[in-house]
Amino acid sequence: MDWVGSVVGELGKERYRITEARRDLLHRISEYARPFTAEQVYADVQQAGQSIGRATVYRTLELLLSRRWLARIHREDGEHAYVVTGGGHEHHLVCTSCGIAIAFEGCDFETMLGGLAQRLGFQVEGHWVEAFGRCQRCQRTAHRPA
Amino acid sequence: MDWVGSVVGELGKERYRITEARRDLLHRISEYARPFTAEQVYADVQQAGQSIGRATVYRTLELLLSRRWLARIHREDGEHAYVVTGGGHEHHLVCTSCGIAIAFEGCDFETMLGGLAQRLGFQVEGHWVEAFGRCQRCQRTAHRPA
DNA sequence: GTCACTGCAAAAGGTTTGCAACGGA
DNA sequence: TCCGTTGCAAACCTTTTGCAGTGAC
Repeated sequence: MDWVGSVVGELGKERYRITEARRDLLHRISEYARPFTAEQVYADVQQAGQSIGRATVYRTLELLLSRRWLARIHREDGEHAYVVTGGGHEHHLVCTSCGIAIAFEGCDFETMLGGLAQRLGFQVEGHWVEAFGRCQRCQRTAHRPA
Repeated sequence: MDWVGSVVGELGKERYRITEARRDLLHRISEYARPFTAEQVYADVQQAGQSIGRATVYRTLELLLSRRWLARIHREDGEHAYVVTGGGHEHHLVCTSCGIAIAFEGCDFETMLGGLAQRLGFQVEGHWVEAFGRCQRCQRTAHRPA
């Protein structure tokens, strides 16, 4: 709700139109507890009987991504998944068992990278950091992943 | 040459057959100065008049990746690119201007991640780190990317 | 001689695009 | 009213798969 409100306000400010399709998608997206894919959103929308086209889903995700309201997670197989963000730069610890993503700030990583880049004469413009593993809950639930 | 030799030796040890297609692909791959894609390899092979199927290219890359002789780089758009490695775990600084990739060891990153994971009760199984920017040479060549 | 490996072609899957109609500001 | 946005369907592109033939060991 907070997130939807922020995004709507922000988009409005930038002269983007707040259409019904966008509003529906925002609400739906805000309810995902873990990373979701474009196809998943589309399937959910269809199942709910809303007539939002596949292209619109993709275009909306792209828009939100470019405004940093979503972050993209890259899975091993190259499939894209998205998570809502606070509009800032976050990294994620993704649980390979239940799929949940825990966001974390860069901590010392940016500093480390800066030092390294300086030694190499590299001018850093951006970076990705993602970690995979098992969240606390899944470790307790079962010792081997499903 | 060194790389090809190492890989051939290693594959032989593991009872993989050293076929003509594999040998050709290894040589070709070893000559790329920067990250390359599967389609690029296939196109180059075709252009050189060698009759190696697309599936073989993909299967060979997959094999090399699983043996850690190649590392996979994930680009912004999700496209896969590959770089040869020394067989170890490396991260890369990728130049957004010329595409060249500079490998670096994890440095303190793994340690930082370990500490973070411990605080969150997360059991880390793997991670990706990739940085984008401009290499020293491209900074000198032009102040704005092409 | 065996069976891992190959090329081909077709299929799968995810994503993008062209276009006419629609609707928010 | 205007033009940003949408749904549809088709196109695209990368990657995977099935299969019969080939060739490394």
